[in-house]
Amino acid sequence: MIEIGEVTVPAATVARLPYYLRALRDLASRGVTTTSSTELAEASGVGSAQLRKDLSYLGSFGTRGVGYDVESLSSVITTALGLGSTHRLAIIGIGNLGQALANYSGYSSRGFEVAALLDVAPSVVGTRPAGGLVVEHLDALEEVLEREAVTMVVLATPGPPAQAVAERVVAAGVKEILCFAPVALQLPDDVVVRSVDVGGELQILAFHAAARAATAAR
Amino acid sequence: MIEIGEVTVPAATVARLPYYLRALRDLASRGVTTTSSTELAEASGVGSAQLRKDLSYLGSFGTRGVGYDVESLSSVITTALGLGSTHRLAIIGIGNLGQALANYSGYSSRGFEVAALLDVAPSVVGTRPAGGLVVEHLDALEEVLEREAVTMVVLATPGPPAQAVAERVVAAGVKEILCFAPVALQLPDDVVVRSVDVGGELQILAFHAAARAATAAR
DNA sequence: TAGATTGTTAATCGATTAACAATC
DNA sequence: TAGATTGTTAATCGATTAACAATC
Repeated sequence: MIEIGEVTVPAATVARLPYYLRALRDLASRGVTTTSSTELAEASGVGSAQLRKDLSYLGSFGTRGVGYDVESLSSVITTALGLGSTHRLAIIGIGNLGQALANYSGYSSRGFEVAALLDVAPSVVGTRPAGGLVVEHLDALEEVLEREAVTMVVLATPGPPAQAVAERVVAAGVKEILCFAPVALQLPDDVVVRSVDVGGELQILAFHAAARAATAAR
Repeated sequence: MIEIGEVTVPAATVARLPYYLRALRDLASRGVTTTSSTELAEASGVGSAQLRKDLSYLGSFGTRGVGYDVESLSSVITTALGLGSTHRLAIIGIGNLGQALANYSGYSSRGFEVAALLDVAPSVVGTRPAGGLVVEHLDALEEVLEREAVTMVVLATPGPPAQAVAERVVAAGVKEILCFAPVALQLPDDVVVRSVDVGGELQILAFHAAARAATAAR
């Protein structure tokens, strides 16, 4: 459960809010102005009861017998997700993945802005992989985070340095981290870490493939 | 719950097995041969009771009073995850992200092999972004999947074409998909889709940041 | 009014945690 | 044997689902 202002929202619900927002924007772009929990749930890949329950944690935004106004529900979720103000990101580790993340174009439409790129490799520091920003040296981490008023860090370093870098990030006051390094970061409880592990996802698929094969064999 | 052979493993447990495997390999690489549920759990970022419970679904592999043999537990999990045989991947969509995924070096150590790269852009088809493989045209999807005996697909296309491409992939017999496109794929129930949504992860972090700010303000 | 759809309640289900007997 | 640590049971907790009264 996560408290925000007066309300408390289950973590599982928070994790689904981005899906709803994405589906709403998609509906809006197709000219749909009103939707139902059934339609929106299908577009989000969840059940309609789940959707209504999730929205009920944020308040009551629909009209019985009618449905939801796409535009206003969209802005309710945008506000709940804290996307009203822009979040400034630093990407640390400008390898293959870091470069791809730096080049990703969807940030601004989602309320984010890449404010800094950092790495340690002499071959990368000083270059402009995404056209705009220059990669700065990790030595200047604290200075850069403060200068650019960074509030979130994307950690795309290899595994071994990740823990030490994360500790410096936290010491500099940034408490929201998206981690691509394949390690379990040990950080204070008030720091929020979301981890993306591509290799792990593939392994989970492999488990399902093995389960499929084992079941088919019987 | 997921059945595999005689056993049934909760989905939440399956999702943690990669963490345990990663931690075990890390311990092994540091020369540790025996570990305890406490040590392994800490390295994996979970509680020790959770770890023991999770392992209990697979069987009983420790020695009371002693702990677990790192090497043998590692191979138990490797087998459970179906990593005994190599899984052949096709990456579809060779943009920024697809290139980064193609260049990622950790596949072989984790039991995967990139067998094909596909795209539609004339500027990309025919090039060799990862040094080895040539990007083939999506028109030849079915042929390529069969020729290379692909068993899993990594979908790194933009959102709009993702659904149609996924349907072709499934029709060609591939039922394990890792999707990076920001859409909720509508596919038959026996197809397993894992989705990675970087934008969504950032939005979840933004929610936590907003919750932090709201709580601090009171 | 009749039909449709929300918001909420209550029941079910699954996951986590703590505690401890078994046992090395 | 004494100490340590597993594997499992039982209790708790959180999440999902179904059903329906409220109401537009």
